[in-house]
Amino acid sequence: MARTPQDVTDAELALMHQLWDAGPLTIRQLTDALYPGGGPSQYATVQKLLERLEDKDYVLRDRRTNIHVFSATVDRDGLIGRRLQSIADKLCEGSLAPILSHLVKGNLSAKERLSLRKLIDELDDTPRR
Amino acid sequence: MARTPQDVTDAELALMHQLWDAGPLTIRQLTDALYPGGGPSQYATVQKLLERLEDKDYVLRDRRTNIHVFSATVDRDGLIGRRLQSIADKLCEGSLAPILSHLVKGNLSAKERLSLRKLIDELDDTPRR
DNA sequence: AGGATAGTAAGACAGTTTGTCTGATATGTC
DNA sequence: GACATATCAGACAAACTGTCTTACTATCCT
Repeated sequence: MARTPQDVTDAELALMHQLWDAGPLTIRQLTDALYPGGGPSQYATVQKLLERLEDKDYVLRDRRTNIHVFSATVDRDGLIGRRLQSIADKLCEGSLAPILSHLVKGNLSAKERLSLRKLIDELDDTPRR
Repeated sequence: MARTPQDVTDAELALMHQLWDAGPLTIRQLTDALYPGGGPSQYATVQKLLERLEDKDYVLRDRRTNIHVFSATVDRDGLIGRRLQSIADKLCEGSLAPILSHLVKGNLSAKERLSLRKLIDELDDTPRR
């Protein structure tokens, strides 16, 4: 059957957003932020979601401290990249070029075109990272 | 709980690819293409997938003919657009700009930069379509 | 006309995924 | 030692997704 699960689930994504915005956090901190006034059940939910994120290597758990601290191993831009590649794989035979051209052709104001051109100029100067 | 289902499923996407590449098709034609040598079960599977795609308005069913003919209502580029917007909504507060800059910054050869610049030039000439 | 053939229609079904929760067990503090 | 708070392990139901069965209808052929 081979279904393809989501890379990061909606509920998991909420945690990632928190970790991205507020740095390494504990389960307690995450629970308070995402389920204000939540009880032990919500705490456990956050814990389970973090466990799954850790399994998928989207999150790192620091076990040295007694109370574990979690941090994102993939940043926002990294996740954007993975999802873009996924679109490319499924719809563009793996190439990102059609996506880029879709975006450029799609909806780009004159101002955006200008800043985009400038961005390309910078890349010309900085040959390769 | 509110899980968000996929816009187009993997199995459904296979049908879309076929419809994009080979124009309007019947269930039989789709079955033969995707499940070569498939029996009535596979036929029914294709039928069910088409029914779901029709419900989601990704496919149009022509019922005038006795044997229904199916065609895509969203083209490849359209689906790319929807998925890009979905990424933007979940990761960039709805804006496509960060995605564009990700792609441009990411991995772009000198040649690609050149053709991209040319593409922008064309857009400057063709003010707004 | 009558039966084989092929189509549509409706829904059952199981395996996963995903969000949520419960209970058991440690660990540290006062 | 009691208590609050952690971790750990796993149960659970709802929904999603791919697949299949069955019933019914229309067409074609000799």
